[in-house]
Amino acid sequence: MESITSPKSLVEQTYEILLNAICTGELAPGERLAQDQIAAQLNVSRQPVNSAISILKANRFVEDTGRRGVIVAPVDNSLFQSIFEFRAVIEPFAVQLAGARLPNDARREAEDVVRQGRQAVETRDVRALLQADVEFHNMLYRWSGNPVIENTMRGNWHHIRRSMAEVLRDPGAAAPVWDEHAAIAEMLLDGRTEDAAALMKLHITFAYEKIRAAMSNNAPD
Amino acid sequence: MESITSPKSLVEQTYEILLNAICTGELAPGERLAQDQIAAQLNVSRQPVNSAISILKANRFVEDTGRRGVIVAPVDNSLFQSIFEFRAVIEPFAVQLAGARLPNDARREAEDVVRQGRQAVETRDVRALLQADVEFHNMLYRWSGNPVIENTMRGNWHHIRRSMAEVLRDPGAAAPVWDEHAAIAEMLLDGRTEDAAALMKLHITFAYEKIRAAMSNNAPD
DNA sequence: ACATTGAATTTCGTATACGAAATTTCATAC
DNA sequence: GTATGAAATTTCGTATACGAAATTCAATGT
Repeated sequence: MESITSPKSLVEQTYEILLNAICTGELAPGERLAQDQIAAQLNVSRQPVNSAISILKANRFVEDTGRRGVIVAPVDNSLFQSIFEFRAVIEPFAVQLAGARLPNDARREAEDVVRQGRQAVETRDVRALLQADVEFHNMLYRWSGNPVIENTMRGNWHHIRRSMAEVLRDPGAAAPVWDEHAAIAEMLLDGRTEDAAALMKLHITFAYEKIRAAMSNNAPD
Repeated sequence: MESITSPKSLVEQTYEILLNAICTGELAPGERLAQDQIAAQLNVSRQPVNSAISILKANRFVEDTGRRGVIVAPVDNSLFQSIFEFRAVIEPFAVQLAGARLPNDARREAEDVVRQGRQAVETRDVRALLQADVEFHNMLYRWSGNPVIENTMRGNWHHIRRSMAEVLRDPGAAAPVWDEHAAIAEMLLDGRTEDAAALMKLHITFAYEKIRAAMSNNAPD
C-alpha cells in the first residue's frame, strides 16, 4: 500500500514551469518576468506567481533589477568552466562511493537509463537527451549513498541544463557520451571502482572540451 | 560612489529570520511553523510569511506534513557523515584552486578572519564562532575563483550550521580548529598549496571526529 | 525638432478576504 | 467511562484589493 500524496500546490507548479522555461532557454537571460502576464498565461492569480519568483530569486535563477520586477539571470561564460571544474572532482568522488554501496537492482536500473539515453540520441531529442543525462548522473549520486551530493547537484543541474541547452544543438554529438556512460556503469558493476572513477573524470573533461568547442563555434567572442 | 541598494523585502527578511532560527535550533526539528503566529510575531501579514515558507520548503529546510502547515525538517544523524564526507573532497579542492588565484589583500583578510575566530574562542561565543568558521571557509571559496563552489557551499553551510549548533556546546574545544585555520592560511600564502590542501583534508577529518565524539556523548544511541 | 515635466498608467509588494480542508470540541449513545 | 459523529474552530492556499514606486507618454516651452 502506498501513502497518499497531496497534489502539488500552484506555487510549486508555477515554480517548476518557470524554472523549466529558464533552463531550456525559453525564457532568455535578461528577459523580464512580468507577474500579471505569467499569472494570466498559467490561469492563476498573481499570488502563487509572486511566491514562485521569490524562490527563483533565492536560488539565483533571476535577479532583482531594483526597478520593475526581476529578470532571468545571465549565464556568464565563465560559469561553464566553473561547473565542469567542480564536476571533475565531485563526479568521480560519487563513483568511488557508489562502488562500495551498489543497490541490488543496480544493473537493471543502469541498463534502463542507458537505453533511454541512446534512444534520445537516435531520435535527436535534445530535451530527452538532457533528461537522460541528469538521470544517469543522479542515479550515481543516489548509489553513492551521500544525500549531500544528490542535494547539492540537484541545484547545480538546473544551471548545467541552462548551459547545455545553449550548446547542445547537435544531438548526434552525444553518442560517445552514452558509450562513456555505459562503460562507467559496466566497470562499476564489475567492481572496478577505481577505473570507473578515472573514466568519469575523463568523461567530464571530454564533455567540457566538447562544449567549449561548440561554444566557440556558436558565439566566437 | 556606490550604487543604491534597495532595502530587503519583507519576504527576504522573514526568510532570513526563519532560516536563522532553524539553523540555531531555536526552531527545533519537527516543530510546526504556524503562519498566523509567525506573522503576528514579526508584525507583518501572512503573505510574506507564506512566501518565505515556500522558499524554505523548496530548499528542504521544512517539510510538508500534508496536513496543517509545515514542520522543521529533522536533522538525521547520518547527515553529519555525509556532510563531512563531502567537505573532505570539496574543501581541499577549493584550497588547491585558491593557491593559483590569491587576491592582493589575501594576507590581511586571512588575518582578520583568524583574529575574529580566536576572539570568539576567547569569549566562548558559540554564535560568533560559527560565523567566523563560515567566513573562513567562505573566504577560501571566494579565493578559489570558482563561484559554483561558493554557491553550492552556501546552501550546505546552513545545514552544517544546524548540525554544528547541536554539538558545539563547548567552545573551548574549538581552539585547535583555529590553529589549523591559521596554519592552512599561512601555507597557502607561502605558496605551499599542496601542503595547505593536505592539511585542509586533515582539518575536516579532525572536525568530523570531534563532532562524532561530542555527539556520542550528547546522544548515545 | 528636442528636452522637460508632470499626469496617467503599469506593476510590484503587501494586506486583507474568502473558501476549503483538517482538527478540535463537545454533546450524545452505549 | 469510552466511542462516535456533527458543529465549531483553526489554519492554510489562493484570490482580490490597495497603496507606493517606477515608467510611459503627451503637453509645454525652448
